[in-house]
Amino acid sequence: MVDDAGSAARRELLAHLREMLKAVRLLKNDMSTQHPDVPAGTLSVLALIDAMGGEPAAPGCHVKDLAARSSLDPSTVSRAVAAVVRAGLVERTADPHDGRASVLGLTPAGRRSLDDAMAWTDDRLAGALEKWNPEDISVFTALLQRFSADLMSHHHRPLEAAR
Amino acid sequence: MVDDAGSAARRELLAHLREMLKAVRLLKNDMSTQHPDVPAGTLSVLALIDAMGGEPAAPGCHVKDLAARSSLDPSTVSRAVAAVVRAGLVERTADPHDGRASVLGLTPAGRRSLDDAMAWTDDRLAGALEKWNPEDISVFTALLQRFSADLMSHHHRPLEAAR
DNA sequence: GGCCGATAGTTGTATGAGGCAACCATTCCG
DNA sequence: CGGAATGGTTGCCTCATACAACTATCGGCC
Repeated sequence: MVDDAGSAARRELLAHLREMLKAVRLLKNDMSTQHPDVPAGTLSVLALIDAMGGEPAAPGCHVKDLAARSSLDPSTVSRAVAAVVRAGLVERTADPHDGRASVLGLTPAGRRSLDDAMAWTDDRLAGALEKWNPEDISVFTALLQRFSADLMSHHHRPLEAAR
Repeated sequence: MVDDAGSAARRELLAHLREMLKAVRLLKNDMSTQHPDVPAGTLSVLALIDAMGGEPAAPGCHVKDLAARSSLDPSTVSRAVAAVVRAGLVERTADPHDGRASVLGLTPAGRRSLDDAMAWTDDRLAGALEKWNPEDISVFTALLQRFSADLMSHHHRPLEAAR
């Protein structure tokens, strides 16, 4: 049956997915032990803030936006932001257009930390990929992107869609 | 510079990796809400026990083995195992050759739960991959495997290796 | 122009995963 | 036999995350 072959392929994919999660877990582990200054896990917050117009000119990233982009609960993001603010990596300024919100932006220290962490990660990644040719990397990246997108599009109650 | 191109590619890969982690987080989320019986996260333990000669004939999987294969602390695995044992999904029998250890194996209920969860996951995966042709899937799987392996081989103190 | 629903954010509380260290029980080796 | 190593468990801690309740503000409507 075609279906059986597909299922077997999916089982294998799943197994390697688990393996990848393990690898990522270990990577994060290393990072927190070797890079204790970046409050670990808040790194993604830094990166996100940076990615969303860290410059004051942009409409600014609010906690709400970060939560939306990362699919996390606002409370989670709020705590993470509080942590990086406490650590002096992010600056919170009142939004002139909305008294409820604050605009978030990296401080110089935050940028430095982010750059450090990125450099470290890039090193690790470069090490892991040293035997890959650029084409493989781009193919992998593209497939990864496609996979995440498809997985997410089929997320959240296919119930309503399927029946 | 070639190096710059490589770095850019890695940054992009990293971004999509984050995206994938998000997708997986959401997937797990769905699973725990829609599949509350399988104590969530212990699923990997079930799968591992199954993958390691769940049948009594095999040398049996000890907690130690599970910990090694999953790169988790024995204590973590111990708790997870305790949970599935409590839930009646796994049976613990004394190892005749080693009084300290116990041999773990799925109970019928455990097998059923595992099969259920696998079926559910497979469904999800099938949905996500419905527009993929088998070749893409296998390429993706292979690259994923290679990536995890390379990432892990460069894991944990490249210090000793690099200098 | 003032009130009510919506909205941004924070905080309280809970859960689950994971780690480290201390501890028991056993086993293995000199 | 006795001490070092080994398998496992448990205590305790940290993080990440969620949900719910709450506060403060905004915005539209009468």
